[in-house]
Amino acid sequence: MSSSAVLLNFLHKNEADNALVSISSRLNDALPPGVSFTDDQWNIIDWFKRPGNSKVRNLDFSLIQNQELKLAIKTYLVEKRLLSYQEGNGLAAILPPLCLIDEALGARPFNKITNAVFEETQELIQQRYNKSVPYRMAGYLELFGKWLAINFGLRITYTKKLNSNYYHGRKATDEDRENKLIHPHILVDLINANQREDLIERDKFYLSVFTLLIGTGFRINELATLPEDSLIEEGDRLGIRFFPEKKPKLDVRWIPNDWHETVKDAYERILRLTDSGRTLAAEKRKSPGLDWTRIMQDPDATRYFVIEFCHQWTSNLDHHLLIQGRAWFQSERRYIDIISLIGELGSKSAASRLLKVSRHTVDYLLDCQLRAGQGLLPRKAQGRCKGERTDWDTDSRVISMARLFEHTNISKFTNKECHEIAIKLIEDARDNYQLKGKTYPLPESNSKLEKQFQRKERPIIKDDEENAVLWPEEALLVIPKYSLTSKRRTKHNEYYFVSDGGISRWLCGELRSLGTGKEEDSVFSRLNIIDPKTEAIAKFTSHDIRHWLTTYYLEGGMPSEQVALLFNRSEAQNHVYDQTLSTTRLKSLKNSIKEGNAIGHVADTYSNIATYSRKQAEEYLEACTLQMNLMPHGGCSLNWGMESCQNHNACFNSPEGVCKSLCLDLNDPETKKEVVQLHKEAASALLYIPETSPQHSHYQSIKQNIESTGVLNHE
DNA sequence: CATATATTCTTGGCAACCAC
DNA sequence: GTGGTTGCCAAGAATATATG
Repeated sequence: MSSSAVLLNFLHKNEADNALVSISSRLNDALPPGVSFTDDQWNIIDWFKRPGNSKVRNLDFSLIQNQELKLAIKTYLVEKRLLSYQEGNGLAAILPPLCLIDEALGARPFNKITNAVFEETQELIQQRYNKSVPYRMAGYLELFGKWLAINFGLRITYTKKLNSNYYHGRKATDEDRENKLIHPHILVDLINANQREDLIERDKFYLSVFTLLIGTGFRINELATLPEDSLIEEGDRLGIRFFPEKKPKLDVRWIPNDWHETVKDAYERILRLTDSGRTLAAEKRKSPGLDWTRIMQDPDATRYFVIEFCHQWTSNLDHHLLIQGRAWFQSERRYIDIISLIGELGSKSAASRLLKVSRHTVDYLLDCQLRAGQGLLPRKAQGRCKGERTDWDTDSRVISMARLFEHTNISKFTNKECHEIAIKLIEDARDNYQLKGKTYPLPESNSKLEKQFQRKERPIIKDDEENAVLWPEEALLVIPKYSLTSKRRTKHNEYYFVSDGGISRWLCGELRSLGTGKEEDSVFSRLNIIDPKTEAIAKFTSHDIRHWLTTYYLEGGMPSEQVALLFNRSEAQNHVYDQTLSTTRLKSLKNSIKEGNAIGHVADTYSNIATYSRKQAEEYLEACTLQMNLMPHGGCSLNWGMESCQNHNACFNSPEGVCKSLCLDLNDPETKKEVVQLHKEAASALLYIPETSPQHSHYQSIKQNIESTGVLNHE
């Protein structure tokens, strides 16, 4: 049965909703290329927007025993792809929890799936996974349940019963992260390492790449997929253009002034190191050639394309062995007219000196040229040209397995059968054709094979509709293969695209090589970069940089909206960073109170208590700040949940002057900015409001009360 | 602020590679 | 051709973030 018939049959048998039935042929068309509804392995790599160097990403349905459930899950996934362009990554994440439904279902039939089955599945999820995963997986489960209910009339009303707060409370995570906030010294050490003279190639390259990350806080794949022309200079602004992930708004990340030079240096180094990679990628795309790795796994393809190679090789004039009036000079890989050369120079000795070879070799070349004139192949060089030559491996004109490997850029066959086929063909081409001056015949043209085994150049970034957004030759991080390792020879006819994995392996090292100091070790270990907090070898991941940079900006006084904008987060996301800002501000407010750099009732009481008991003062501070509400111009210690503000939020105009509940942090630039603004507004109001108006005295006292705090004069 | 979706991080293991 | 080494892919686990 055909793929679409299998789907339709399943839908009809289970009385699927008409809406679903009506799009069944579109669903079938939306399958990945070459995949059918009956297949259990779906290679969905084409559904990835940034596949990196991957060529395969399988969805494995083979573990699902219940055939109808399996079809339902397949349909569900394709529908998501078809109707909402969902990306491969996301779809791959949905499958594992849905497979567990099958386990919970056991031998029961598809149409007996009930809430109980979903509850059992949730149990399984909880048993198998840790931390925040079960909650999220149960979410996938719930959605699938709703979909089954709508499309198949099954009575599933399952909603996830897991407690989200416990597992993914943002506050808890923030605190965890706060603890492992990267120590600035580590980053300084890394940046400075750029200047070291003893760096291996790998470190030279990745340190530069990493410098861009520190300056920008990109997601790792945003960094990996930067375009070549990403650096932007506008006046005294420096930015990096990039392709954002996750529903983007901006596509330029501006760099703080302090880092302009460092980032520019790093960028230029990267350009230099990747230039040949881009040239290579451009050539490859102009003429992609054949995918020999795949060919050499397939006997038919091996036969066809090796024959084609034999034909090309033997029909090439440069490979003809019998050229009149010339001798083949192997060490320089060129033909020479040795007879004329000897004539011009006067002697064989002179010729041998000029060619920098022995006189014997000159004799040999002479013999070759004379024989060629009679249509005979060269003899053995050894033994004064007495013996007939039987081995041609060292003649670079003659076809051999070595020539095939060079041509295909493959170093060996992994498939034995294919290997033997190739050896037979090559020997035949050599003995029966090339050495006899004949051209190997072309195979009967097979356009299906030709098409099937073409190399397919993939874009580095695709959009929703799978159109190319960025090609390898337009990317920044493209290098010749193996050019960053000393253990392998660089392949100058193959390129490698630096992806998230490459960066992450450089940063964190290979598990098996940690602590060895070798090329595979983590960069911190190799460069001996120590974390001052733990005094051990430093360690962090690329994403930690994002958090560090956010904190860096916030603590440096940048408003949260700007930070959100800088990191390309939507306006609605601001509250997340308000939270970060709150904890950060509260922490610095507490510090200011302790250090005597705060103004207000809370600060005064704290220092009063502190004169006789430091401990009690701390406890008082803790209690007050627990309910501290942060406002733009300062913190309010009033418990807004329990009491209402008597001053109608006019903190600077209460009967007692400045409100007792207000606490001003003199060290916080945002606070100062806000207070200055309030003062300015009051002053200008006084200019326009007549003195007789009650409003006048209101603004008068605000102005005076603000001045009385001393915030305006504080540096 | 919960929900839905989109990424990153970690690990095992295959096979390409090198040196003898 | 063999034995050890190394590159890095593929899959799965876990986390980050956009949105209504």
